[in-house]
Amino acid sequence: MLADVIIRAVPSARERVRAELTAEITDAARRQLAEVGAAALSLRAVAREVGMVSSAVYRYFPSRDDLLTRLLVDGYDDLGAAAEAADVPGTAPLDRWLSVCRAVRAWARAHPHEYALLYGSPVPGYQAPQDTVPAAARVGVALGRILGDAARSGDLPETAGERDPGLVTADVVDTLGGEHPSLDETVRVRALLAWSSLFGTISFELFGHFVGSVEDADRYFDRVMTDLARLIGLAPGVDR
Amino acid sequence: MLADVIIRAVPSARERVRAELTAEITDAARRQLAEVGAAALSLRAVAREVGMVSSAVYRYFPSRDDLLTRLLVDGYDDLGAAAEAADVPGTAPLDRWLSVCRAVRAWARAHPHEYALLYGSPVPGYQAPQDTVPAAARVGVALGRILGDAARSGDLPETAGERDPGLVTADVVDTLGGEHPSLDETVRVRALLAWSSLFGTISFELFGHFVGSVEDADRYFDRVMTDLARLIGLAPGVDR
DNA sequence: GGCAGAGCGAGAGCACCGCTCTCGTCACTG
DNA sequence: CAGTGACGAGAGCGGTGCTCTCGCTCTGCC
Repeated sequence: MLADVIIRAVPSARERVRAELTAEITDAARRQLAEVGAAALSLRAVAREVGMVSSAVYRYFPSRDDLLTRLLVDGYDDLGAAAEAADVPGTAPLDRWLSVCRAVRAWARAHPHEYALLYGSPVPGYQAPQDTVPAAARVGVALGRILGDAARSGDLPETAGERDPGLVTADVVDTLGGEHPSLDETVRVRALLAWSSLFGTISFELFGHFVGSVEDADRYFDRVMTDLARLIGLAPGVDR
Repeated sequence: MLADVIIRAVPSARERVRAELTAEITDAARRQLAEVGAAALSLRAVAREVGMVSSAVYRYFPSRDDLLTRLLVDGYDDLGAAAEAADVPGTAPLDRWLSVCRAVRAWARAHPHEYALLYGSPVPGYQAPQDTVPAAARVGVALGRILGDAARSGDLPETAGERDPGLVTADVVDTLGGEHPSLDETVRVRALLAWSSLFGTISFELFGHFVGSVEDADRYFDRVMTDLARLIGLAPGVDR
C-alpha cells in the first residue's frame, strides 16, 4: 500500500524510460505524419526510425489507431494553445477575433497534414474517444471567450432576446458567455456559424477548393473573418 | 482513314465489352466506397467482387488512385446533379437557395463516405487532375445562378459598388452574375463565404464536430443557411 | 482465309503493411 | 536470492498495391 503510493509518487526507472521511449515514438510518428500524412503513416516505419522492430512498438501503443489518437489529441492541444496565445484580452473584440482566426489559419498552413487529421475525413472505423473532446474544444472556447467578454463589457448590441431551447446545447450557452441581454439564440447560432465557417474557409483553402476562385488568399481570409465578426456583433457593422 | 471514322462512330465489340467491364468495376468500387470508405477501398477486393484477379483490373485502371479519381468525378457529378435538380428557377431567391443547400446536405448524409472523399482530407500524394474541376464546380455554379438571377430581376439591394481587382478571380465574377449594380466585391466575397460555409457546416455535422453543441441539426442547418442568404442579400434582412 | 499483333485474364512474385505469438533476456520486487 | 513481469527480437499470417510473364483470343489487314 505504502509502496504503491511511493511508486506512484516517484516514477521508477522503468517508468521513466518507458515514458521517454513513448515520447520518442510519438515524436517520430509526428515527424512522419507531417511528411506523408495520416493515411500513409506506417507503424513499421516509425519503429524503424526509433531503431525498434515493429512488434516492440506494440508494447507502447496497442494499435496504429491508438498512435493516431495520440497525435490527434496532441494536434488539438497544439492548435488550441496557438489560438489561446494569439488572444489578447482587453483589446478590441474585433482585434481579438481576427488575431485568433489568423493564428488558427497560420497553424493549419504550417501543419497541413495534422490539420487534415483533425478536421478532414475521419479515420474510417475509428471513433474518437471522449478524452479528445476537451482538447478539441479549445479553439471554440477561445472564440467564445471573446464573445462573452464583449457582452459583459457592453460592446455588443442588444438582441431581441430570442429563446429557442433545444436548438443548441447548454454547454454552448455557457461557452458563449452564458445568459446575457446581448446574447440570444440568434447570436449563438451565428457564433457557431462563424466557428464552423472559420474551419470551412481554412479547409477549402488547404484542400484546394478555392483554386480558381480566390486570388489573394490572405486578404480574402481577413475580409471573410471580419464579415463573420460583424455578423455576430463583434464589430460595428452596416448592412443586412 | 475512313475505317478509323467508322470504328470511332460505331464502337467495336471489344470496345463495348471493355466499356461494360469498366462500368462493372466502377460500380463495385462505388459500392465498396460506400461501405468501407476511400481509405479502405481495396483494388483487390473490387477485383474479387467482379470475379477478376487483381492484375486484370490494371488493364482498366492504371492504379488505385485512378479508380479513386473516377469515383471522385462521379461523386461531384452526382452531387452537382442533385443540387441542380433542387433548384426551381422563377421562385423566390431564398427558397431556391434553401432548396439547393438542403439538397446538398441530404446528398452528403446519404453518401457520407463519398462526401468525405470529395470534401474531406485530400488523398495523400494525389493531385486532382484538371478534368475534375468542371464537375466540382457544379454546386457553386448552381448557387451562383441564384444570385445572378436575383440581381437581374432586381431582387437584390444596391451595393456600394466596391471594386477590388485581384481578390477573387474573373471566373468567380462571371459565375456570380457578372457585372451588375447589385453585385460588387463585398457581395462576391460573401457569396464565396456562404458557399464554403455550406460545406463547412455539413462537414462539421458529418465529421462529428457539432456533437455536444448542436441539438437539432435540421433546424440549426436551416437557420444558418437562412442567415447566410440574408448576408448576401437573397432575403430581406435586418441586423448588422 | 490466314496471319501478325494487340488486348486480355491468370498467376507468380515483390515489397510493404498491421498485427500476433513465441522466446530468451534482463531488471526490479518481494 | 528467487521469481516475476516487462521488454525487444524474430518469425509468421493474411492482407495490400503493383509488376511481369505467359498463354489465349479476338481483330483488323493483306
